[in-house]
Amino acid sequence: MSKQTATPDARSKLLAAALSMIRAKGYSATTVDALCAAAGVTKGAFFHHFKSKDDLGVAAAEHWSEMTGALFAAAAYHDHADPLDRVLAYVEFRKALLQGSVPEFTCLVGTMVQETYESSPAIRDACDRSISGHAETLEADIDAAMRDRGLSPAWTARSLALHTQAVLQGAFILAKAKGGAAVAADSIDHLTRYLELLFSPRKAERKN
Amino acid sequence: MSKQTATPDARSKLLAAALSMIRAKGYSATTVDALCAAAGVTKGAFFHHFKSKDDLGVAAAEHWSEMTGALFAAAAYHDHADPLDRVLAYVEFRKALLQGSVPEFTCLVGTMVQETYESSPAIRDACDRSISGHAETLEADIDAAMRDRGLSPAWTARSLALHTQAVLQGAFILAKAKGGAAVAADSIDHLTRYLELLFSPRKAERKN
DNA sequence: GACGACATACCGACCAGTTGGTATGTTCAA
DNA sequence: TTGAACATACCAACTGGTCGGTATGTCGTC
Repeated sequence: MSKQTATPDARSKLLAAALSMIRAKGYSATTVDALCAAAGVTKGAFFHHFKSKDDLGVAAAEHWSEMTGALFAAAAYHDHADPLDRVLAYVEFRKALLQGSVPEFTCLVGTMVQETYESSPAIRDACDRSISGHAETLEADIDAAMRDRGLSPAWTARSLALHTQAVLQGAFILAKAKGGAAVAADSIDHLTRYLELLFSPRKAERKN
Repeated sequence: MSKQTATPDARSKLLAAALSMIRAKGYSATTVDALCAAAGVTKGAFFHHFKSKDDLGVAAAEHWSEMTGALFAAAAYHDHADPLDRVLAYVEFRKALLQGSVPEFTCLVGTMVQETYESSPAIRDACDRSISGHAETLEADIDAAMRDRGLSPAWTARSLALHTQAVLQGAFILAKAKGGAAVAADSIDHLTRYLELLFSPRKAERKN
């Protein structure tokens, strides 16, 4: 039995604190001191595990990818037999995740990349890997749905997968601006409608 | 003739510097000192015109609203006779604006609200006013297009107007993550396709 | 001579990062 | 079986520099 139970180590506590604090205040406004206080560790522990604040940023993005990757891999939307149903259920699942306060349901890497895309290539790359890697998990289902229905449209499965992520990221921004999830849910509904229209059987006869 | 020509005053120079610097580095990472240096004024001038950094943030959002408001009010997409054509031309116009480097075509208030929605209600409200006010300029055209085609869908003109902004904001995040405008253009293409499908004559027969 | 528009000089708090140290293993040869 | 050598994990105190903000002065205009 591992010693993972009881008290998690300093690194895990710092990463957990980083996930919530960066989503609430942003990356720049999250100071190393505040992070250590929230995690209940000292600054020495911080710089023992991370060689710089940016290094933590990269680790936080990778940790985020692992956490969300596990969440989505275990989700029930994969169970549908029809690939289009899987895609639609994925979007529905994303909508169902809009629970709690705004910083609780918004995306770490979407927030972080906005502040770091010019100043820290390492963090930007980590955020890109997180978003693009997640989008790739949709690509196969989208592609299968296209072939299922004999579509050969002007758009690609990849671009549609990335578009779903754009809608979600934009929905988060609107939720932050308006202080609630309602506007995000509305936008996700529009995304669902788009997917239904795109794959509607009637569309097979014309190129999109 | 106003004295606006030749040397703009310190306030204008600070706002102009804020627009570009906040878009490039984010709000928190934009320091008052750096802003003053970029604008070529002293710190005394800064705190003469703005009572705090947050006060500048609010003023920057309002300045952004004025600048972009004038840009869109003067744009040619309003010239189309058909309201749906105006909406589609608006989206096309947004796509055409994806020129230059990433910080040059991305949105100030979308960037800023991510960092300030919890810490500064005044800035968040100013960003919300900017986004929502801009969305409202689309609402009348969307509403007219709906009535034109006899649509009475489950969605509202307002929610669709806000959805266009969500797609644009999300497209900017992806552009930042990937370091280029191409992915944003693809997402805007999907938005255009959604609008065309929504307002396609064949859709009149069924409730969406 | 009063007032708006700045400039200069400065402050205390806070910033990321460093230092020197302690406690607790783990490894491996005598 | 022991103990020297080394590694890991963490801590308290500190450093030099930067932060947002202030206090006070100067200059031109009405």
